[in-house]
Amino acid sequence: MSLQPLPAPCFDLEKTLNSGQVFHWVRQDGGFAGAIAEELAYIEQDGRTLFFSGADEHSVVHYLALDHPLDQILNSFPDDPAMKVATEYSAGIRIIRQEPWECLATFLTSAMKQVLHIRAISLTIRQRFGRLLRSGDFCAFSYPRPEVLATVRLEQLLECKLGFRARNLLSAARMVASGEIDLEAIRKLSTEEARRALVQFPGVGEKIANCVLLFAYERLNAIPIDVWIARVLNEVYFKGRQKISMPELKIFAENYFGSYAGYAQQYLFHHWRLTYRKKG
DNA sequence: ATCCAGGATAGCG
DNA sequence: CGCTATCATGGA
Repeated sequence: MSLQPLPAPCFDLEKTLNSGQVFHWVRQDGGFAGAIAEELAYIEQDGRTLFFSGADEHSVVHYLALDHPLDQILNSFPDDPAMKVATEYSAGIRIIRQEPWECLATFLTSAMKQVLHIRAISLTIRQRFGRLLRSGDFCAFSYPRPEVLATVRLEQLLECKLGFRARNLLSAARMVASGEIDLEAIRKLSTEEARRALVQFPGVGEKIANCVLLFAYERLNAIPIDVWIARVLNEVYFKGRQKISMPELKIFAENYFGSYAGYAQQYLFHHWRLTYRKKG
């Protein structure tokens, strides 16, 4: 299959796809095969150029957020040592644009799971309930639509090793499929209204809601605070002090990291997750 | 073996 | 509000 070139400065495909925002891309032939919503795509990178096949160009550009103003985003980061190191380490990561249901469902299964296992669960659910997309030597599975998951039995989800998250995923699928909550309508809401809508799903609290706001609804100031970000804040920005409550951490983070707090968070997350060792 | 993982939630003082 | 136990499962 012929590969189509695409200029992609200030972009790192491997880091972006493996930074814990999306979990289903599979290495193949020096690149990655996966699904962009219901479209099969194969993408590889050579320096400042991407080569892709399957999906159309607009889908790839939009999904990978190649139109984001990276210079402006990087300039918005606070000027401190931890941020500087993370920015170098995570250079080229972009906050990609995921389909809302697929993003919500994936992060519903992320509670108290390591990135590796979130990935395993995502791939299993896709293989068992999604659509097989095939073209030439490449194939991938789409994430099952809510209408599909709404009809599966709880036991089938438990077989995917979801544990206590199975009930939440099933409930969410039914709430979307029935029209009780309209994920496309949420796109038009203010960030605060959207957050209030998202936490109506069982199993979705402020952290997962912020993941969906950031990774699916383009709210680049939304900042999910997980165990890693809390660790960064406590060990870097509140070193020496004690007892910083979660509400205080949130207020600090939103103010300190600014209008692209979600981006800053993703750079810190990627850096710390891959370099952190307990003894320094 | 013991602890922890991109949390949420109910129950408690 | 702030703290804690609990919820499955697997990797380190």
